[in-house]
Amino acid sequence: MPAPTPRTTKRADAVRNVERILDAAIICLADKPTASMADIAKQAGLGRVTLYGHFASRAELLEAVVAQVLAKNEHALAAVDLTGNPRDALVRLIDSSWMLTNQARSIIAAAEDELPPARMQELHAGPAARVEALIERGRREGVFRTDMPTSWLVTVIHQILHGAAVEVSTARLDPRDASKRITATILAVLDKPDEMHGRH
Amino acid sequence: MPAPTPRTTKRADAVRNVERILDAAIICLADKPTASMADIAKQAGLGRVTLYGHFASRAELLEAVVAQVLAKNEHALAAVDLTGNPRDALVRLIDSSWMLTNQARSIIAAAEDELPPARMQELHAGPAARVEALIERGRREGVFRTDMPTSWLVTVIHQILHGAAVEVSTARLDPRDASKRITATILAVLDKPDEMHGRH
DNA sequence: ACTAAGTCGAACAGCATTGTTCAAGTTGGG
DNA sequence: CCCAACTTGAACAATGCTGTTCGACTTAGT
Repeated sequence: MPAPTPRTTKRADAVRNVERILDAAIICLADKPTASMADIAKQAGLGRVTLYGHFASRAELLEAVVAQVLAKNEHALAAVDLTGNPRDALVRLIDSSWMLTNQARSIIAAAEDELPPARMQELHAGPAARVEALIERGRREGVFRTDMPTSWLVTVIHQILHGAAVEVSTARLDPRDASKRITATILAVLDKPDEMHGRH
Repeated sequence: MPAPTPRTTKRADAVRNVERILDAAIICLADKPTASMADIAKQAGLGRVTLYGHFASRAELLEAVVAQVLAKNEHALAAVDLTGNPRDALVRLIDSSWMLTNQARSIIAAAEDELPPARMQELHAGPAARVEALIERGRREGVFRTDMPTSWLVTVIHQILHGAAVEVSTARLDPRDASKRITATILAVLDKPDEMHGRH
């Protein structure tokens, strides 16, 4: 007689638990990059063994977490209208995704110890390119300053976003004011300085 | 007969080794915040046991490292002339100590896991106060912008310094250009925007 | 209801780290 | 020169992590 109908599709609670694990991992790793499998399991409300049932190793889990966060990030960034005035476009970009991009930054930083450097590089490439292109368009249109490399300006934006996240997490900055504060600061850096009158 | 002259002063090579341990710890911790005692011992060219001969625990060593780095930092900052034009004073401050302050930041970040939060807070207080006072003077004199809290401006300065350090360590920024780049960026943030003509 | 899929806790081995002890060796200072 | 101070490697216990195995249990799907 033939084999008694082996299962092909994954069970519903299994895929549900995978999601819970990923969510828990995002929470834990954003807080402490070295969070253990036990920490994540507890946060997910599952047994530690269950994690290994879905991810062969910690590195594999990290990879999946990075992939999901990056995908969500990409999705949010792609939805932003980047046409029109570069300043306004940048404000829209930051306004709608700064929390997300910063979360992505935290997770990627957490994975930095466990994933190969080559993987890291290609992870940064995608999102950075989007900001970079916008900045360079702003430069060509005479809106943004051109006396510093674009890569430096991207770095500064990253750092300001990160700094704002820290300020928010330590309650020194009201989350509702964050976007305004961030955009004002970033624009102060990016805006082409008036060359009409020297400062001094 | 009386006790045969017990020693009171530390031996010369002992204090020399303490210095070597501290130097090695600074190098290791700046590179990897989780560097082990074995790592530091190897970097110092000493046996692991010797470290415990001078510092009872890892936390105690970290405390000593933080103290030394902070003292050196304080010394450098105190030597800077902070009078006169606040913009020029800030440029002098950054120009003469940005490497040092960044090193201090790295070490303090490394100690963040092992030292009590209260200790951390008072560690940040000292150096930050110096920058804060300078910024506030610049505001009173109408040179720096007043539409953001001073604490935020200090944060931004910190982040820009940190970003520059990363850029230098990854060879994307020439160390000789660093000071110019940093000061230009920081001043772009701090400078009071011209309220004569709105951007749009 | 029956069965495969999934979960769970306990227990295991392997590894790295902290911190300690000891016995032997090396070195500085009086 | 001599002794105490110092250094050292080896070995030790304790801890915490990863990754695996096992047996018992629960649940989803048909």
